[in-house]
Amino acid sequence: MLQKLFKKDTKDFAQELLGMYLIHESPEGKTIGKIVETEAYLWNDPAAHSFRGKTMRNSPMFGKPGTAYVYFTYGMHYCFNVVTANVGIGEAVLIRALEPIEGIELMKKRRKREDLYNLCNGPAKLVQAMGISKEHNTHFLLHKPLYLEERKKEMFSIVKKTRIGISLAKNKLFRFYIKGNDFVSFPV
DNA sequence: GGAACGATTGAT
DNA sequence: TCAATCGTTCCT
Repeated sequence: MLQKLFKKDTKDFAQELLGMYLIHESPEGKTIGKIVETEAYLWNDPAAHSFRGKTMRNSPMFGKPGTAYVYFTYGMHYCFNVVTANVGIGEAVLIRALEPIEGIELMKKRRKREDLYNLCNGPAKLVQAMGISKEHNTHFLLHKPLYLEERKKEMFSIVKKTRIGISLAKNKLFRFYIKGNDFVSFPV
């Protein structure tokens, strides 16, 4: 069922991802986070890496839906995306925040921080807490060790806001998060 | 070959 | 509010 979701409209899929679980079974241990905040990046979107066409860096965005796009930025951070749409289109969903569910001690160790609310409340923070690295770039996200999982359906409202940290297409309401969740990066 | 700039974070 | 820090992209 997730297979089909990957090809859905990216803005819809970004919202479908809310409440899903991201699981990493690493050699250090298992960590699980519930996705609570996402952003959609579209093929005709000036803010998207794919906007000016395929390059060495953004090529995973043009690959199979459901693959991971992990990119390096600001000289020191990595961000994690789920590729969507069909092959050759160039769309993805940035995962911006997780609610820590399992492996919290390992997350604290990796983050070198104790505060539960500061472990996964940002795209580069959750990458660090989950032990995601550039090695996971192009990894298919239904396969171990890093994969998505749908669990029990829960009821929540979705807040739609403008995206964080971009300089173009600032007016688009392509950022989504679970209303009232305490683990969102910028709950505004 | 060179310059400008990030889908950020943490400290001041 | 600002520095850290470097790969990618784009211009010359």
